[in-house]
Amino acid sequence: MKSNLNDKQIQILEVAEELFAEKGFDGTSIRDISKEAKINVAMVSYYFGSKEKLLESLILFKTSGLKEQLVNLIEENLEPIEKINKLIELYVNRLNCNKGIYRVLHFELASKKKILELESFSEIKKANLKSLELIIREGQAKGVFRKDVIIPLLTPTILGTYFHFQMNKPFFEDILDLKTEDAYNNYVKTDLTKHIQQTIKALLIYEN
Amino acid sequence: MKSNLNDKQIQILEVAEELFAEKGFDGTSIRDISKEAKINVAMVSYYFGSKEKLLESLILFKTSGLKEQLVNLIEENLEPIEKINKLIELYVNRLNCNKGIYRVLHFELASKKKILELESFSEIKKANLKSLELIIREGQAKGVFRKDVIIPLLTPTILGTYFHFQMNKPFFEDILDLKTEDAYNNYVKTDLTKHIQQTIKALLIYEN
DNA sequence: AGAAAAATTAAACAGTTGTTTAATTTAAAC
DNA sequence: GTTTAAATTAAACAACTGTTTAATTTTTCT
Repeated sequence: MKSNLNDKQIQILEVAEELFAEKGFDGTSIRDISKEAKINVAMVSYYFGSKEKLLESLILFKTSGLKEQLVNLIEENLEPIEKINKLIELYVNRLNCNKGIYRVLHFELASKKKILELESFSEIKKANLKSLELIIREGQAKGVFRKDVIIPLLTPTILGTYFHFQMNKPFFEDILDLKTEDAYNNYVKTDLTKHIQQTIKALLIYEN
Repeated sequence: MKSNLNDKQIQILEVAEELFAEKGFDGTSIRDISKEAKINVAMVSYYFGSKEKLLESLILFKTSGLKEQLVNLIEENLEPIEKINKLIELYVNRLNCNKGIYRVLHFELASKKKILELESFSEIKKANLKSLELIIREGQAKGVFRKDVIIPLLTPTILGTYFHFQMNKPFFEDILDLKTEDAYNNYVKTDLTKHIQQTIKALLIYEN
């Protein structure tokens, strides 16, 4: 399934992502987007129908391909714990690369009921959870993971840790002394990723 | 330090909390609040000065007393791991009791730069982190906690897990089959809390 | 009771919001 | 080259935004 989007539409989505990430969905007006993208206000409605549908298109556009990446990961010939580590790395990377999609995904999606109730998003989440479950079950079968793990609660810990860190960026910039944008992004890619990996590993393996 | 707020102001804050939690800060108008609270629109400006200052008052009002609770906890005669468990329970409880303050705290605060940069909020966070650090250091001194823990990253895991779970309420209601409000809240208070406690315990104790 | 302060109101303010319209320009098809 | 379709535009739409004003009511104090 290809994206059906022409260059202009993609350009609008890129700008929208940037502004949504910066000021939130409600905090960003169509005029803000059109000004930044140097197009006419009417073009957004013309191409996407409405502001809500623009958000919908943005999410679908930015999450496309994730499922395939996960399936590929599962089929790799790796130890379960290595798969988990790679999965975490994959999540962090995807969220970190797209300017600020995490904010839209994490928050706006959860509040806009109409959009959340749209099947496609629930389906994406369920598919992701299914992939995670496959890896865990494999590890349990091999006897390396605990059997009493509540799998659906792993996602909140993986993504929640990342999101909370990003949400409080100014605070962590301050206390961790991450002065430049590069230093911050580097910290996310190395230390934060490792922290999440250690956390999940400890949770999966440690016997209480 | 008492709260300086009269009954009417508190009533406005309660309504504001409810609506901010439901529709976000930008998604809630002063008229929404005044209608729900059955007061005149001008009263919000009259009492709080502006919408932003209303949010500021709300946060300060709802976070008051937290620091004392944490200090009391630290001074209790408990094993370090028990203190950590109690701290997690305390956080979850406070967040869970106040209708939806978590949403405001977690998200709106992080985006409204002017408000975030206000010293009071940064101070609250730093004080909380300090309390956590005290407990961890105690556990390390007693030899029960690992020495290479990155303490500032524990908060994102504790709170992030909780927030992410709440943010995706409809999703988890669905996959965990939590049909009623009571069932959901009960799950948070028992299973989710336990999950977070186990996670942090594993991370603090498990040797890689 | 009467004066001063506080609380409450309806109305207006000047912008902004998402969306639609109808006219015009550009591109594609024949 | 003409016709048909797609893209783009400025302007208008009505509804909503946060905030202020000035007038009125209620409460507090003496």
